[in-house]
Amino acid sequence: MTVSRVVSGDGYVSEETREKVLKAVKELNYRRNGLARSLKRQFTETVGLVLGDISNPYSTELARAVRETLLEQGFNLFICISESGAKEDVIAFESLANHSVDGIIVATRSNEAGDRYLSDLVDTNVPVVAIGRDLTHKNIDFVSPDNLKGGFDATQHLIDLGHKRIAFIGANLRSGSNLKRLQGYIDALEQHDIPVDERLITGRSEGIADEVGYSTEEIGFEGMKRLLSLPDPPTAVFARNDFTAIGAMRAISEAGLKIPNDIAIVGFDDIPLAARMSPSLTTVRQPMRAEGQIAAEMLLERITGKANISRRERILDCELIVRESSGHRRQ
Amino acid sequence: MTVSRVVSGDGYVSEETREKVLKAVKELNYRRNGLARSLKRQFTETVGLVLGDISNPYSTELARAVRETLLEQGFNLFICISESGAKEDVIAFESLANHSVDGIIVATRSNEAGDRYLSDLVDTNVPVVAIGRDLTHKNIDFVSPDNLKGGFDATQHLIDLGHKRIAFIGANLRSGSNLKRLQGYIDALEQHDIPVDERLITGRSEGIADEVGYSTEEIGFEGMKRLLSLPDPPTAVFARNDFTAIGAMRAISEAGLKIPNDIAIVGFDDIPLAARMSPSLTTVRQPMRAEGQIAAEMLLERITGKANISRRERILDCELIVRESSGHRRQ
DNA sequence: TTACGATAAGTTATCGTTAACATACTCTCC
DNA sequence: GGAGAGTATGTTAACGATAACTTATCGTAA
Repeated sequence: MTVSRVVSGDGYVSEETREKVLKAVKELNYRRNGLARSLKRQFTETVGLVLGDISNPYSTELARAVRETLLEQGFNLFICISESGAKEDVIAFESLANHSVDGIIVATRSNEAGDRYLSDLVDTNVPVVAIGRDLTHKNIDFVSPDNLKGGFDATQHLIDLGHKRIAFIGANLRSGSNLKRLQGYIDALEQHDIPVDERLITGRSEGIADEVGYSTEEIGFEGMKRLLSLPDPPTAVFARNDFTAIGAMRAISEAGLKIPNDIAIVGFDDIPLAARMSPSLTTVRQPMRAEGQIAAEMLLERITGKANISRRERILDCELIVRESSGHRRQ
Repeated sequence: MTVSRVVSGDGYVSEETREKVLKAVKELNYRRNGLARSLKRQFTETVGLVLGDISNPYSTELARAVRETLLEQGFNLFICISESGAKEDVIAFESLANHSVDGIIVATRSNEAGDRYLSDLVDTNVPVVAIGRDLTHKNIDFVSPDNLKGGFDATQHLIDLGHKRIAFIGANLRSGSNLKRLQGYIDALEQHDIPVDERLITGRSEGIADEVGYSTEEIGFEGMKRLLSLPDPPTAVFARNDFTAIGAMRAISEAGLKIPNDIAIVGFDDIPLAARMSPSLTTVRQPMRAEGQIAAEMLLERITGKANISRRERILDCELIVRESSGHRRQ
């Protein structure tokens, strides 16, 4: 007990004893066992963050913002990667739960088994906040960019530039955020009385791995090739995210066409690469840092929290960043 | 005890009892407490990875390789970020140690307090493997790209193209891997009887934050500006890494000079962005995946290991990727 | 003098598991 | 019918810390 008092530095210990203990600690190479400590104390001051595609700058910015916010409050962050769907989601949640983290922030895409496991966790009083994950539960907070408005703005921008045949690349009915971007695209078209042409909305092509998040560039490439083979190809493209847009740009170049003269293109996210592309990519900027910070704050409120807070939602504004790839107004 | 047997799924339990237990588990929302379990069992099947700059694709590729290798053996991975030096290193190591991970892979730059803490951990039998971290300890394995040869090859390439005034950007005497790259640069010059000009070796400029790993682009930008202001500026530049090279390229462009005609440039790492730059960046490719995989394998051997293995070192070959930014041979 | 608070250290029970051992029953085979 | 193996469950004692309580000493204010 006296050792405990010395090591944790509170309670009464005489200077003399403290020194003896510290000496013994050094000699015996003693380290306090964190498991036993946490077991007794019932908290770990640690939070878990589950990320999908860690190669995406979107994820890493998010992680940095989350971490900074937690660190201010003395909480540590463990990041788990879940690259390919439900099974890995569950593994990640499970391992975080096994280490008794005080709360979890999830930023992977929704899937049935993962959602079920999360619900169970929440039911055993583990605080959870979801970022962009389409998961409705009465005790899970939700932070997301305004994908609907973002999709709308991107499309509106292309319409304003005089385009009528505007394609959407990378539709994925299972992904909630993506669905919203697609919905924004459709809303914008309808508002301007432009008919929605199903053939201009490309989804995943069958040959490409389904669950893997990071190969979206390939999806863009394949999708664009398909669009270019249409009898009446689009003059503009809105891609679900920047990687998809970049893949589409490659397909356009390889077809010998010019961006933005032949085809204008808009992406989503504003990853650092977007500004450096040639031509630079017009895109919708997500407030990644804000998302991370708000999610962390919400989680901390739940952890240190007074009673059960019920579900809160925060939808954050996105900003259209106009660059070269969308070009100038057409006649 | 019977519950334990049911939940962990080994030992004799009758079908009838098992079902009763599972029913109760569901009803009571029971979850096995991982802390208590690990406390008793003395292992967690979890490994910690400490990364510096998580925004750098180098780190994320590493993390993915590490994770894949661990997952095959049923180990989980927790990633900790340590962005700015010793204090955060120690926090990361400490929080991993507190959660009793079975081993730690460190990929941050060396610093005194961090190294000391790591040594202490190793002395309490926590297996540790260092990636690119200049840390010599009899029980810490070491994996690294061949920075010396990489630096040599990059410089040799510029010499072969006919350059005599070749600068080095981003010298940082504290970083071991960087030092090796610089040494390779010096070796190459000396081997070709080109005098080493101190003014052509730029270090960190004083105004820039010291410890932060990810602002190397700024270092490249500032360093290049300084080089351009010399009475006799270089005709070629070798940058410590691709971000630094990209910063230098920006400075060159802003000065109205052309790459590679006025100044040739070579980077290090081969991040995805390198190939997409305009002009595309000649660089030295690091075998990031191999580094991660080998480090994970070494760690697993230590964890599941028979007796004390003593320090092993693996230096991996790099590959010069010639692109546009180094240009053609000069007269 | 008494009493009370501050200081210092020890005792006990507990956090939630599981390894190891103990007990009991059933079956099979010689 | 008894030995031995296989099945099913229960008991005990850790794992290593700490919260809460107890005991003891000392100084000092009433």
